[in-house]
Amino acid sequence: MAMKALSGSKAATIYQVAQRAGVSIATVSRALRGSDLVTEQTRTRVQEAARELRFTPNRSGRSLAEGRHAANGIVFPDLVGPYYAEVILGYEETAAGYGSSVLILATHGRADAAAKVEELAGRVDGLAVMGRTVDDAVVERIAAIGLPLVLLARDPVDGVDTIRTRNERTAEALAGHLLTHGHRSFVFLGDPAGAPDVAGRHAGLAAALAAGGLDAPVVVPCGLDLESGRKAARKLLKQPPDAIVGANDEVALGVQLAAEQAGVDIPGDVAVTGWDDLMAARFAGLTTVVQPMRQLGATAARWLHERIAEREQDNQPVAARRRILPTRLVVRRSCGEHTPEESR
Amino acid sequence: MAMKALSGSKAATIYQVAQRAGVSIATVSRALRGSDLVTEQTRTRVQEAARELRFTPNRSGRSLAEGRHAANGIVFPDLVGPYYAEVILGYEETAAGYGSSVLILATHGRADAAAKVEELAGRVDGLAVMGRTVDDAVVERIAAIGLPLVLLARDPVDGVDTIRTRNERTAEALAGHLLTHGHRSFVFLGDPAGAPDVAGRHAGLAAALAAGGLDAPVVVPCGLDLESGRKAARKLLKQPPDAIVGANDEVALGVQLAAEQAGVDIPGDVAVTGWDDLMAARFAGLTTVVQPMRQLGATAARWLHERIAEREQDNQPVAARRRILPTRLVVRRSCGEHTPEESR
DNA sequence: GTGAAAGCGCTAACAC
DNA sequence: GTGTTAGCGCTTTCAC
Repeated sequence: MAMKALSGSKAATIYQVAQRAGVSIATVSRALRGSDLVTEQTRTRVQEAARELRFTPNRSGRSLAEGRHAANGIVFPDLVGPYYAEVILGYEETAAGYGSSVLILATHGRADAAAKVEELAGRVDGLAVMGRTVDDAVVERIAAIGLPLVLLARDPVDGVDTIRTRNERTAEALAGHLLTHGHRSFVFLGDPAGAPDVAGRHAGLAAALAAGGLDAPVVVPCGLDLESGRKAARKLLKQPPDAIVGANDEVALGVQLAAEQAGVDIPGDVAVTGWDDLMAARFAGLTTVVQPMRQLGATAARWLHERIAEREQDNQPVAARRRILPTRLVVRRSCGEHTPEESR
Repeated sequence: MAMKALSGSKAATIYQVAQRAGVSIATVSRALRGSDLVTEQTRTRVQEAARELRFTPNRSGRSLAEGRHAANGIVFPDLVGPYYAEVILGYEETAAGYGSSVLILATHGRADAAAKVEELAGRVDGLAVMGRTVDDAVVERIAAIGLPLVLLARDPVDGVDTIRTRNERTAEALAGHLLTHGHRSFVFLGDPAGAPDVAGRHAGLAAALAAGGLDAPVVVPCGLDLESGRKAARKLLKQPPDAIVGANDEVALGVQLAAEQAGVDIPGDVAVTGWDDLMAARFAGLTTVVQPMRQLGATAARWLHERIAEREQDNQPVAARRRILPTRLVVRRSCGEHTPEESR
C-alpha cells in the first residue's frame, strides 16, 4: 500500500489511475464522469485510486478530445476602475453556472492587442469583447472563423451580437435636468471619438441642448480616469461653464478634486455630473447615471452559452441580436440646489 | 484560388495549412513558430496559407504537446468591490507579460468551491489563491501534485509561497492615532474569524488598546460589504462608542451611511475608520489604510512565473517564500478633528 | 531544410 | 460492464 511518495511528482494521468484500479482507461473515464455503464463497485475502486493519486483530468487532453474548451473569454480595454469589475463579476458568475471557466484579457491599449485577442480566441469557446479594445477587422476575422462572439459597450458589427447600455436618451434626460437648474453653458469632458459609450453620451447631450436652442457643448477631450479628469479640470475651472458633464464618474470626480483644490464650489460655481454610479459617486454627492453593469456581463455570458450550444447542435444560427440595457439618472447635489422634497 | 467559403466553418487546423502550402505539418509548425530550420521562402508560403485560412493554433493541442497551459489562475472569495479588481489588474498585467493567460474564479462562498478550484488547477500552470476561498486541505492537495501555488492575503500553509499586506502593525498605528484623538471606547466591526486580514487588523487594534491600558474592543461580527456595515451600524449607533473601526472601507462607509441617516455626526459623535483606501473612501473623507493591491497581484504572478520556470528546468525548488507588503495610514476627517496643518 | 511518425491525456466509438 | 483503439491538433524527435 505505497500511498505516499507523491508529493512533488507531476500530476497523475488517467493511465496511472487505471493501472492502480486494475481497469482500463476507458473505465476510469466512465467511472469518473458518472456514466451508468459501470458497476458501483468498479466506480468505487476507481474513485479511490483517483483520490489516492490526486488525479485531476488534464484539461488540455479533455478539451482536445471533446473539441471544446469549456472556457469563455472577456476582453477589456483595461481593468482599472470599478466599472469593469462589476461586468466581470456578472460574466464570471453566469459562465461558471454553465460550467465554463473565464479567461480575462486586458488590452491596456497595447499595440499587440489584436494578436493577444486572436490568441485568446484560440483557447475559448466564446468571447466577449468590450468597448474599444480591438477594431472591427479583428472582430470580423474572429467572427468569420465561427467563434461565438458578443460585443459589449461597443458599436455593432454585422452579424455579431451586441449588448449596450442606453446612452443617448439618458444623456438627454440628464441634460434636461441640468437645464431646469438654469444651466446654459456646457462643457463635455471626454473624448467622443475614444469610446462608443462616450460618443453616445455626448450625442445625447448635444441633442438636448440643440432642442433647447442652446449652443452645442464645448468638447474637452479627456481620458476616462480620475487623474485625467482632474488635470483637464484645472484649466477649465479658471473660467468655469455653468455645467461640466463628465464622460464617466472618474472624470467627474477628478473635476471635484480640482474644484476643491481651486476653491471652486460645486454646485454653486459650477455643476458637475458623471456616468456609471461608482460607489465613490454616492459619497461624493455626484449626480450620475446608473447602469446594470452586472447584468451586462451576465447577459453576455448567457448569449455566448446559447450560441455555443447552437453551434454544437448544428442548429441554424439565429440572427444577430442587439440589446440595449436601461440606465437611470441619479440626482445628487453636484448638479445644483434641490428643494428638500426633490432631493434624494 | 478559392479564397473564401470560410465564414462559418470551424477553425482551420494545421493540416489544412500544410496542405494549402504544400508542405508537412511539421514544417508549418516550424515556420509559424519562428524556427530557423525553414527557408524564408517556405516560411512565407506557410504564413500566407495560414493567413488565408485564418489559422490560429488550437491551444489544447498545443498545450497537450508542450505539457503546459500557458495560463495562470487566480481564485477570489468573490469579485464584488474594487479591492479585488486592483489585485487582478496587477496579476493579469504581469502574467500577460510572461505570455500567460489568466483564468479567474470567484468562489462566491459556494459549497463546491473546492471542486471548482481543483478543476481550475487542472487547466493552469500556476495558481494564486486569495483569502478564505478554500481551506488548507485543498491548498495542500494542490501543492502536493506539484502545481506552483501562491497564497494571497491568507494564512500561510507549509511549503507554499505567501504574500500578505501588513495588518497588525498598521492597525496598531491606526489605533494609536485614534487614541490621540482622545477616543477611549472602541468597536471593531468585522469578523476576525472570517478572514485572515480581518483577524490581523483586529489583533493590532486589540494590542494597541491593551498597551494603552484600555478595554479590549467590542467585536461586532459583520460581512465585508457596504450593506452589512450599514445594517450593523444601525443598532450600534443608538449608543455609539467613541470610535468604530471597520474591518474594511466598505463596512466603514456603510457606517457613514447609517450615521447620516440617523443624524449621527462623524467624527463629532463617533469616529469611523476603514481599510483599503477605495476610491470612495477619499470622497467620503474616511480615515483608512492604503495597501499596494496591484503590487500584491503583480508579485503573485511573478513568483508563479519563477516557480513554473524552476519546475520546467527541473531546478531544485527554493524554499517557500513569505512576503509582507507595506501599508500606510491615510488620515482624513472621519477619525476626529485635526488642526489645519495636520490634515491632508 | 523537410517529412514521417510518435506521442501529449483524454473521450467515445466499437468490439466483446 | 469493460477493454481496445482511433483520433482530437499540435510539437518534436528522428530519418533522410
